[in-house]
Amino acid sequence: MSKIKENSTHQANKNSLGEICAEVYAINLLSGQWTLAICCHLFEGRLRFGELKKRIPQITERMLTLQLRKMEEDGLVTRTVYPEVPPRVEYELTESTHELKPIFQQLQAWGDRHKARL
Amino acid sequence: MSKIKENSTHQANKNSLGEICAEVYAINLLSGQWTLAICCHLFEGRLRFGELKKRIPQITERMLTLQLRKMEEDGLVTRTVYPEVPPRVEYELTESTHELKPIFQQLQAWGDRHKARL
DNA sequence: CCGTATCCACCATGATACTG
DNA sequence: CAGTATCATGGTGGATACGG
Repeated sequence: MSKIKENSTHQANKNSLGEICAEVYAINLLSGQWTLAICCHLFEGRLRFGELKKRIPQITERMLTLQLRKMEEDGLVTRTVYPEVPPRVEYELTESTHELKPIFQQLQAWGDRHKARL
Repeated sequence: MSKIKENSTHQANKNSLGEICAEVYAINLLSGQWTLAICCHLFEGRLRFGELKKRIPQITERMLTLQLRKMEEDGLVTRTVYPEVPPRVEYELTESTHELKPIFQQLQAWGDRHKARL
């Protein structure tokens, strides 16, 4: 269990900054390679595994699984399995994650402004 | 030149999301392993290379150099070399980066709330 | 003091094939 | 449909030593 360990990347920030720079925690959660892609699609509503795959064509099934599992572990998404045949699994953002939307929008605005200055 | 290429991580998000998820651009800039640590220390003011090193004890000189170069390339910091002996180099956040501070604070608040819910 | 150069290990990701 | 298993790889960062 827990092949996906604590996300080795960025650990050092936590240690080196402690309370001074706690937003590191947030960035750590969000900086998985596909995390934001998945979030963006789930902002619109719950989606099935296959639907996510269709919307993010470059992702492999393996990576989609791994990312979703990690996000579940991190409390970013909920996973609902319907005991049907054929199997159906739906993913949905948690309340917490929905609260990120306004922050994302500001970040996007900042990114646009910053890009324009370069 | 340019050993530090475009930060291979997260490229796929850009491609797969395009305009839909432009905040990926911002996260990409900020998700270097030491980027946030450096930002946090520079929020207080300009610092010399050695001062940064002292404040982030775990970082190696190599990584500090690489990160600062990348951040310079990305327009996040400015690097000022004083032609003195012994050499003196100071780093400072750009205007853009200073504008991130309120967003960081919200992110930190979100992180704290989220952590508390788990 | 402020870096570069070199070597190396590991982990995250990709590709492919298979399954309940 | 929604995954797992397995193998391969290369990028990213650590350690160490050296240089202007």
